[in-house]
Amino acid sequence: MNIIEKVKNEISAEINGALLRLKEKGALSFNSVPEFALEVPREKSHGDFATNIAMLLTKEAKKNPREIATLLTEEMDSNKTKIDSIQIAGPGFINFYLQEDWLQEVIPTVLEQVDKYGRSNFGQGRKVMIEFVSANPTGLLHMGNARGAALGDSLSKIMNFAGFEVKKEFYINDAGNQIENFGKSLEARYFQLLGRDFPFPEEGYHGEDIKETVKRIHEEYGDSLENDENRVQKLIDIALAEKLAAIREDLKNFGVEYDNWYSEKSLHQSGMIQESMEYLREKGLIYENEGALWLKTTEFGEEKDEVIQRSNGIPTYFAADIAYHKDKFQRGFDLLINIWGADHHGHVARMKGAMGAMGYDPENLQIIIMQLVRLFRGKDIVRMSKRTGKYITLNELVDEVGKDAARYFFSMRSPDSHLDFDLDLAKEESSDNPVYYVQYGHARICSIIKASGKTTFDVTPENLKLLNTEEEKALIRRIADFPEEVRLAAKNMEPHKLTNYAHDLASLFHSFYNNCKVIGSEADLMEARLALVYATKITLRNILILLGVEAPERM
RNA sequence: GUGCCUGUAGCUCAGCUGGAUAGAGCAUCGGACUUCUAAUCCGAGGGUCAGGGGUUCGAAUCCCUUCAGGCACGCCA
Repeated sequence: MNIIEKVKNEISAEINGALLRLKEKGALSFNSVPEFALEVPREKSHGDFATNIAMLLTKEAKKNPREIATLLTEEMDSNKTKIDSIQIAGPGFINFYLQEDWLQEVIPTVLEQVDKYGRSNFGQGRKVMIEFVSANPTGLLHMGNARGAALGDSLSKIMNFAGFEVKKEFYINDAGNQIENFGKSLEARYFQLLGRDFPFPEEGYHGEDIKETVKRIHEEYGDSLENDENRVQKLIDIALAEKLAAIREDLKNFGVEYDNWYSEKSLHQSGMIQESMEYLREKGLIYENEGALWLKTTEFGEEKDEVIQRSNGIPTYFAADIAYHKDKFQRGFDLLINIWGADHHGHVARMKGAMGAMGYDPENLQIIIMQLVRLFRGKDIVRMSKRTGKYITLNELVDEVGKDAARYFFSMRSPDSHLDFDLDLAKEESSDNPVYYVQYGHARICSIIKASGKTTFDVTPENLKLLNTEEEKALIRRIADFPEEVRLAAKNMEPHKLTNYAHDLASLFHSFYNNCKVIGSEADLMEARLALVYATKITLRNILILLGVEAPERM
């Protein structure tokens, strides 16, 4: 348990106890103690922790909040906690001021736990699968995929750190209509390469990259495919393998590696789709109309039913998705998280409904919808066109701005927010660029440590007492927050909480740096400050690892 | 037309499971380098939290409504 949690537990236990004693005495009447907030107030002068309990009890107790607060605080036994003094303020807040030394344990804890500092058992080993990117293997990865990759990978690291057992999976859309189209496009390009006048399919893939793919195929296979009956399938197989290898490589360069790559085609071949459709049919949720099979999605609140098998006998992607997610649950995952682009949000409710129909708790399928990415160069928007296949790829992005900046930028914003990605800003090596700000903090620390000539750090409680400037106390206080920040980011599935925290922590360090000299101060103080600096380094490094960003020793 | 996301400082965004005086970065203005890295720090100005109504002791946060932008509404995925 971390220090903040410990202190909070002590205080809330004592609040509970005191309230129950008051009830017994007949001094205060209420049914049960309501769930109350015990939080760190924004305003420093409002103490180390504050609670709203008195305000919550007004109705039941029929007393005004300040009166309740007075009763409560007089009943509380401060000896059981680290409380130094209590104040009643504002409309009825109770502010707790802790003894000066309450944060003494922070630095020794960090120094002891090192790369484990911030870990918790919040997830209790719950098995989680995060499926993300899952881009069509018919092209290269674009900005939306990149955002999903950064989010998914960081979230998996964060949840793992918070005590979940997380696996990452990429769903390969290697079946269905788009693959047929892909095949037709390849065929057309192949024939065009052979100098034949072959029409390009209406819904085909116009990207330049598939021309190159076909060129490579031609270099290897020559004209041999021209009269091959299985020409289209062969072209597809070769091209898909190549595309997937490229996707895998690009993601790897972005710091993202998967535990598993799952083929949609295998779902079709294994009979799993038929199996789950059979299950739904038995439940009376499937009917036939105009040769197609429909799932009664209206039964779970949708506006209309959905086709689950086309009249040509081929299941739709929806059918495949149902089977796929059933398979995820059957593989033993307790919680499934999918990261989808906003253009798929219409699919969310019916997927959850379908999972309910399949006998699973829809709550155990969580879908993070992320809004779209707009690319800018300074003030100018960089247009993307799917039709002509012209867009900036993940690979080009990493080449241009670097992995660290790209990952940090994508992780900086809430998935709900439409992201404006400024290429010029991301590659700027200046204070405008938040990723450098945080990394620079880490590098500065490394520089101090190097100058100290020390490799191990140790402090005595006496020395720790010397850390009493505002900058030092604020820094320690914020380091202490780290485990809770990780827990919250995991709980809410919001990596951007950690980038905010990283920036905040780096800022407090930079302030400390400018106000407190480490090397050259008096021996005991220097030792204490070195320990603080080292604890900061550990914390910063752990955050950056979770974000998939390097923690440089020098810059 | 229906559904989802968004609307907070000049710009980009936090804050949204209701709490005290709404925050950060950038931009603007003014200061700090004989120094452990100035890729830094300190200070100042800057707000109708899109508009309106409601619930509450208390609303940026919850509900209703209007407006604006994005996305989705296919026997595509």
